[in-house]
Amino acid sequence: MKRKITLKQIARELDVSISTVSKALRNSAEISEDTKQKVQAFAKLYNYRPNNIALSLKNRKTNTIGIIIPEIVHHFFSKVIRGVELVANNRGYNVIIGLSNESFSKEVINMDMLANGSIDGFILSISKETLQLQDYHHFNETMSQGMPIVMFDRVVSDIKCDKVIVDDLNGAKNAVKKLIENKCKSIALITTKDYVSVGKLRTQGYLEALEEHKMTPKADLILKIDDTLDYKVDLEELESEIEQLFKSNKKIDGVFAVNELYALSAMKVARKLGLDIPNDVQVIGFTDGVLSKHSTPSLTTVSQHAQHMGEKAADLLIDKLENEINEDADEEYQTVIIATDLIERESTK
Amino acid sequence: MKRKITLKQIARELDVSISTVSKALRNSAEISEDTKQKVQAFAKLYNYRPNNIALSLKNRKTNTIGIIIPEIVHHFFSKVIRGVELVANNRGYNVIIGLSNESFSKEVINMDMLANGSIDGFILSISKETLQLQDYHHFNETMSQGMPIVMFDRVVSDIKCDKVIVDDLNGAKNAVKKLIENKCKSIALITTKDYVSVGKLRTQGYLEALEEHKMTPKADLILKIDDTLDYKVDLEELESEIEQLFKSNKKIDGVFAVNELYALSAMKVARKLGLDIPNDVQVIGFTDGVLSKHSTPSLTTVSQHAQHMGEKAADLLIDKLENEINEDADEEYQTVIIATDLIERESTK
DNA sequence: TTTTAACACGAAAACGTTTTCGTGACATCT
DNA sequence: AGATGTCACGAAAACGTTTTCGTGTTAAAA
Repeated sequence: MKRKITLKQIARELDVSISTVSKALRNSAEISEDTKQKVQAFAKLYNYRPNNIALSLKNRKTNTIGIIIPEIVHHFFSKVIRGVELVANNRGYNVIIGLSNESFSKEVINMDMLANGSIDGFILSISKETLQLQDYHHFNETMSQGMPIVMFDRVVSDIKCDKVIVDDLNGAKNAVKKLIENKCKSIALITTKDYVSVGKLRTQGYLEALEEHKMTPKADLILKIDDTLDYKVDLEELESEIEQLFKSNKKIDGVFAVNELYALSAMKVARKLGLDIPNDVQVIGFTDGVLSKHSTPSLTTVSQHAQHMGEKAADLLIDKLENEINEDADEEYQTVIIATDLIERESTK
Repeated sequence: MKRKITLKQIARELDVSISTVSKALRNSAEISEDTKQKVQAFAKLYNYRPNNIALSLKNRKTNTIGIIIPEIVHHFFSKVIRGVELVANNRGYNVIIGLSNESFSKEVINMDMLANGSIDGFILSISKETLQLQDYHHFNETMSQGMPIVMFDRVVSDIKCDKVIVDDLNGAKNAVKKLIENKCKSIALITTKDYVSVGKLRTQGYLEALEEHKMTPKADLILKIDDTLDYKVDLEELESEIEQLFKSNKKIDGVFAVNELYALSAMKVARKLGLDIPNDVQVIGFTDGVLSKHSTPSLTTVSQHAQHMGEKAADLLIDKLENEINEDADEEYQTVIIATDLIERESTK
């Protein structure tokens, strides 16, 4: 049950000063070869490692970044984390994680808990409740204290900071175009309420695709789900809403859904109503999830490249952190847009 | 771009000493009401927060725990994280995350990176490569430096530390018993090589269940997959191995698989061979994944209560951390066993 | 008036580093 | 021999806290 060894202990043991030990370990030219050898050997023997906390305090730099996400049991977000962790580790940073559970207050508390010196900067995706309340004071306060933020996926234009987003508009547009090319005449959209920024953009993509092909969007083909707390809305209700959609629009032959759950539910309902996929109805979902790959039939998706988003966000943040040291007043914020890919599987022709 | 305000700055501004400010903020009786009010008001105005790093250094306690897992894009592990984060946050701890990617060296590097004072203790699940190499020096070194470790799920008896495991043996046993009760006469097992501790235990459960029902295990009904790197073994090969299993044992009417991927692949192959689930073949998987719930037919599973495991592990670790302060020499290690539940869905009768 | 006690505050140490600066002991150059 | 330089090391400050201890001032007690 020994504690970790410190410079002070080595110094005492070897009967030299703390400074000498420190310099010897960092191979300073100030120290004689003899002493260096002696100190280094001793340090190695006792497996000395500089205490990171002390370094953080001295350098006013923790080499740790915080990531706040709404949910972790989720393929998109866990892939983002994987990306963040990957580049963070490569560039010598640790990653501390906070879950908001889509709750405004947990988001605030989490940020407070970290913004007191524990980390150098944030990577985050805004919770649904925050988006709904449109209360962004915690982001602004954090940034005004000199702590950079990089937002990804769920972003908001009111906040000026670096951002990494997926090309929601074009991704959706291309997906819907695909359906149109595949001869779908009556394409339904299953989306979220407009306060979810990505939902709004995907809806817009849907509309633009129709427009470009001179198809008139019909309001009753658009189902906007109020998922105040996603995944908690019980499946039953979701499915019955979708069933309603199908029943009041018998001619639906294509569905574009903005997330995996909606897409799969649509397929389930369609099957239940005796519709064949992809022959009667074709379905595309905007998702990176695994369910899509393993469902029967497997789902054609718009891939979001989640891991790449995480990597990009981490690079952006660390770049900012390291440049901040050299030059300041570099108040240019970037928004990186990640292109999507259409991954065709069995749910389309 | 102002930095965070410190005690020193407040002291200078209010023309008192640092100690006075500190005491005033902590409501010490030593300080007069007047000064307290003045200091507290000022601190509130400038949104003063004690710097966590400085506190960590002073108290030799970071209030941060590290969690090292083999993979994060995985329902089991992400649920565990959710559990850890939940109780950690409730008890005032942060969570720093490290991914080993099933690699021994990344596991070592990750632990090294954190064991230098950044955290107070570890929660971890051992990587497959480490299990294979049976090289556990990094765990022992870490613990010998006074840093506690709690292992979960993938544990190893060579290491003396707190552990949280799922009741793999009985979980598997009950699942297989269920198949037997459902009149299965020829039950196949799809498992991993034995160096994966949980795979081994689940295999043992399978055998014990058969034994209790006087059924003789047949070697050619047991398929041990060598997933040196799970999920990277391409699906094709996995499926062909399973197909082989079915073809050389036409009478298989039950399958017990030790993870989600194997179970789903078995269902896929069975369907491909014209077998109906659950009428011709019944399938149970040892998994907590979502695929099971959404597959067609949905998969009967042995639930591992991943989130609960995470919560338990965090509680165990924090208990140890906080008791260490009061009483020491409490060298009793606990192993918590989490009971499993059989969640019956459509893949069994 | 002198002693004592309460009060309100400041100085300083400690946590573990790194780094700047100062200095004593030599050796080298005129 | 005196001036100068090099070498090898130590003292101390700084990062931001908390806490122990000491101390000057004032009011109460003797």
